[in-house]
Amino acid sequence: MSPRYANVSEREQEPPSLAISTVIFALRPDPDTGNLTLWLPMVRRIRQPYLDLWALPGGPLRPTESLQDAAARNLQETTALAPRYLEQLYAFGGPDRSPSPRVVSIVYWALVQPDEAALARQDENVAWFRADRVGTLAFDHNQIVEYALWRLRNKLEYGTVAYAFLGSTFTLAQVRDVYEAVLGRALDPANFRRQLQSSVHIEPTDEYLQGGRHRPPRLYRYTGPDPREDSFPSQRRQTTEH
Amino acid sequence: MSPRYANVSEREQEPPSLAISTVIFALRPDPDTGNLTLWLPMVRRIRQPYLDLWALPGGPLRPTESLQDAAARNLQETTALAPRYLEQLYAFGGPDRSPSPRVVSIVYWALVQPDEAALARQDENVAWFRADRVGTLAFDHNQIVEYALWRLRNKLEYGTVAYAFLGSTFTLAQVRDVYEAVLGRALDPANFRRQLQSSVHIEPTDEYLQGGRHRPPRLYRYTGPDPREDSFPSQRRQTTEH
DNA sequence: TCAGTTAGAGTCAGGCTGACCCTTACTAAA
DNA sequence: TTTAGTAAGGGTCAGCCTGACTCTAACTGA
Repeated sequence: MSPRYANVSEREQEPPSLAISTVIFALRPDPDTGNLTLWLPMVRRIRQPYLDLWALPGGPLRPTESLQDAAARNLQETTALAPRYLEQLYAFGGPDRSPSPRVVSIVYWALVQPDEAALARQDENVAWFRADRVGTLAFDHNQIVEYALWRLRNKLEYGTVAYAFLGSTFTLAQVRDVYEAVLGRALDPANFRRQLQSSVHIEPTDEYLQGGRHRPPRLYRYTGPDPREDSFPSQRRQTTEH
Repeated sequence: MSPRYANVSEREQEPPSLAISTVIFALRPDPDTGNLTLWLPMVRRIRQPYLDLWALPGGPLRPTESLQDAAARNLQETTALAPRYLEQLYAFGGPDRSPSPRVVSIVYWALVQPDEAALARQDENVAWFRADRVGTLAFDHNQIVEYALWRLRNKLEYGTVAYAFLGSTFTLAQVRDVYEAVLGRALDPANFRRQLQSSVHIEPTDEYLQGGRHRPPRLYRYTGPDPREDSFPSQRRQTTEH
């Protein structure tokens, strides 16, 4: 983008440039099966290298914003969404991950609610892909998506992350849907219910979700710590469970 | 270090510079009590800002080395140690964490064995501190150390990290010592033994540690995956336990 | 009114946990 | 040589959590 030096040996003296990228996860019903599945938005490369391939949303860090702010801005600019959950994922900086000038990318991951995701911008250069079918991406972005998926699955087990996908009240079956979509396997409804109810982080309301086809399920409310507290800095981590 | 621009508004246009820092943990006996405790080396600042304060070992990223290589080089240069366990911790990049030019630091953490640590360099400008008594450090390094400690304690529970502190064979009591030093509390020897023995990652040898004052304990060998596999990229994570 | 489906409560056996006890095997002091 | 002390390492037991499974309640749509 700004090759200040003409030849290679000089260019190698140039400090690596810094970029922020964001892996944005949302749950949406699969258009074929109707099951909830994990999706993420990609932007099309409109310049070399990797022209026309899909890539993670990202861009440079502005002088006065924090890393987290830059990631939030990415999210906003590509999908018009405000982040509900945003956490640093990893810094990628191998010398050969980008062809021309060396780029170190600090990658964040975000979770958004399904109804938000439905509103998200989508045009010729922004498209949503099922997390397990992203195809070949630009740079090392396939690796990055893999790693983000792994982290998401791991974090689920800690307990509080799932609620970032949900609204202020929700049924236990909706929570189960989140877990099943992320983990990719079915869970026993009765046992799952028991586990959630024994958790401190959840509280029944007096309301029921009407309008379904069957017995109306009770609505619950999340009362635990802000899921974002899982991100740095947090010496407050609960270790009650395990 | 290299203020290419004279006034502030121009300087703000300059991209942030990138640095690699390393939090190096080692277990050493406390000189007072003799108990194993966590220690880490610091280097003295020999220039402004924070002249004469202690800081984490670190430095710039060289053009052809990976982030991980740069961290390994840090470790080598400050303590003359080769890394047995080295993993990325977090990227710190708030706009105000360093007074003059903005610096984004990608921080790694390392674990070294006690016998290695005993050999480590130590001079007027490199000193070891107990992890819970580092005093006031330069920049945001107190925060970073706190976070590294939290991560270490968390990782312990995953199972494989403890062996990075130990040699190729060890007694179960030595493993317990590692856990007690890191977690800062006593563990029941019998229950701890049972848990370790039921773990797949450990294998008894035919040897016993002679020369102690009491019944000679059996030596064990670690047979699990390389603890470094915990770091990126790793889709191979075992989720058998929990 | 009934068939179908989900919500939600409950049961039970097996595995893991912490607390605790006891024997074994060694050293050091008497 | 004996004895006291201590760590190694085997074991027991009650309580909790887990997965597999069953049963009833409550609703909708035909």
